[in-house]
Parts: sequence; structure tokens; C-alpha cells
Amino acid sequence: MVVTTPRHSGHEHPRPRSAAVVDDIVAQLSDLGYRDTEPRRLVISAVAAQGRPFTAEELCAALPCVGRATVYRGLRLLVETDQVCRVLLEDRELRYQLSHQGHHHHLLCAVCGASADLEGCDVEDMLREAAVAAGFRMSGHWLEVYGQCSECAEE
Amino acid sequence: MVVTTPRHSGHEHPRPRSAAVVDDIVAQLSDLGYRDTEPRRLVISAVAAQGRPFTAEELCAALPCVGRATVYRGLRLLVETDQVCRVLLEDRELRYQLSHQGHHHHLLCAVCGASADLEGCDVEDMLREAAVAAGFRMSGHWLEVYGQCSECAEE
DNA sequence: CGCCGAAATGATACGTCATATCATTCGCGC
DNA sequence: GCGCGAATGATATGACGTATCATTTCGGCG
Repeated sequence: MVVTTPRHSGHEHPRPRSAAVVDDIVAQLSDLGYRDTEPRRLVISAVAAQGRPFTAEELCAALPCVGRATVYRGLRLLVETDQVCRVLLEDRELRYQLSHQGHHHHLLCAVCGASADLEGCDVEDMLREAAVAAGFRMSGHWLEVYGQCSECAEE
Repeated sequence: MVVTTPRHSGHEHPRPRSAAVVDDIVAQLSDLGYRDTEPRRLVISAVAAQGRPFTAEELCAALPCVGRATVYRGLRLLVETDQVCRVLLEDRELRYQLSHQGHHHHLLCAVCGASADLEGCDVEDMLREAAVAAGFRMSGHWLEVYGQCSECAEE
């Protein structure tokens, strides 16, 4: 269930755009029984502020006032509740980013680190068939695609 | 270039089958300028003796007489020369196995750890097209498929 | 409002995995 | 054999993430 953020009735407050995203996520977590805490909001806020896939350590660095363990726990919670998805770089470095939809895969720019969602590509069925041919029952998969985004490819 | 192991002219020696594989790999490394050393042969031999994807640590444990650094270096060399390929489990654990062919993907059994090569499935083209649609130039990808092999699925 | 139990936090210790360092050894071409 | 440079291995280092546990905080309830 996707809950859209309720609009304020009056004029716009000078509140950062991301605040709405944070409130939205906090509300969803609240529905699941997770508390609304200051450090957790800070983590979510920092996640929402990232422009591209980031590492857990980067998040820790961006949140010097929040304990490392809390950052890691918050990140894990967000992944488990599908608010954040994990992406794997070519060198096996693990990064995170806000997830915008259900299951999907990522195109990752090896130069600038930008990511794009891979659309109109359902490898799932293809993989399942190939798995069956090998006598396997497919239960999951991991797929990342690497390349260069249009901007970086120009240079 | 694939070099088949020369057969002995006479009768079969009681030499393990894997010895031929080891000789073969050592010969290929030699062509590339890498020396034929005792510890390296031990590493290759242990790799060839594995029945399924294994971790670097397992290899270290199987080779108590070889230094850890040497095991890791040997493994890295084998990966770089395409003698061994890396597979990634669902929990991000990295494993290795002898590679039998060029670029391909793996089906991994989550129960027994067995692996099978994914045949007749060229996701490459599909991914490349989807990448182009997103304005990316694809340069590589990482794909692992998880499931249960026929034996483990029965239970 | 104030209490209380459970959840959450954070400082820190710990564990794993892999690489860096560097003195010593060893393969191998001459 | 000789010697040079590759290879080794004991060890330090470091990245990354979790476990522990005393303390704090949330939020439901009377």
C-alpha cells in the first residue's frame, strides 16, 4: 500500500522537499510498529538527501551525531521494509539507494556512479526457463548492469 | 587458446585425474610468464579438487601448509587468467570454482551449494537494448540465479 | 500528566575477509 | 652454479559489519 503524503492546506512552508519523503517513510514504519525516533529520522533524511547510490560508511560520515550501529540498523530496517534497495558495484562494493518501485534492476554508471532503473526488461521469465532446463527451480536472482550514462559516455 | 593435456604413451599411472588439470593450468600460467612453484601447484590442486563452489577461507583451511596470502594471491591470479570464476551467493558471500568455458552465468542451489551453468540464455542482448533505451552504454553485468537443484527440490 | 515496559540507541568490542608490508626464499634463464 | 627478480609467508593493517550491554527514549495507559 502506497500512502501519498498529505498536502498542507495553507501556503508552502520553507521545509525541504525531502521532509515529505521522510514523513512518509516514518509513517509507514510506524504502521509496522517501529518507533519514530530522532536518530532514525536523521538516517532517513540523510538517505533521502543522497543523489546517487551511497555506501553505509558515507552515510555514517554524513551523520556524525548518530552512532555507527544505529546508522547500520536503520539502513537494514529500510532495506527490509523495501524503502531502500541495495546495489552492487563491479568491485563488489555495496551501495544503497531509495527504492522507487517494486522489484527491478539497476544500470550503474561506472564513471559518475549514477544509477538508472532498467525498464522494459523482464529477464525473469527467460531465467526461469533456462533454470528449468537445467533441472533447477528458480527462487531468486541478482542482476546488476554496468556501463556509462549518456553524459559520461560523451567524454 | 585451450591446450589439451598430452596423454602418456604407456599405461595409466596411479596419478589423480586432477593432476592433468593442474599441469594444464600450470602450463598456461607458464606461457604467461608466471613461475611454476610448489605452493602455487598446491593451490591449483586444491581448487581442482573442490566439488562445488568454495570460499577462499575453505581453500586456506584445506592448505594449512600454504600461507594465507599465497592462497589469496593464487586465487586472484587464477581469476585474472580466467581459470577460475567467481560466484556470488545470495548473502553476498563470494565463492570460486573452476571455469569451464567463456563468459557464462551460474545457477546456484541454495540448499546443497551445487552450481550449474546457465545454458541457452543470452540475456546480454536483452540487457544491452534496455540499457540503450535508458541512454546507457553497457560495458558489463553481474548475474547470479538462485534456486534449488533437482535433488534438493524433491525434499 | 506521569509511569513503565519495551524498543532503540551508542560506545565499544569483536569477527570476518582481504590486502599491504617486507624480509627471506626460490625458480629459472644464463 | 649464479644472480636477479618473482614468489612466499608471517604479520600488520584496514574495511566493513555485527554483538554486547548499559543507558536513554518512545509511546501507550491509567
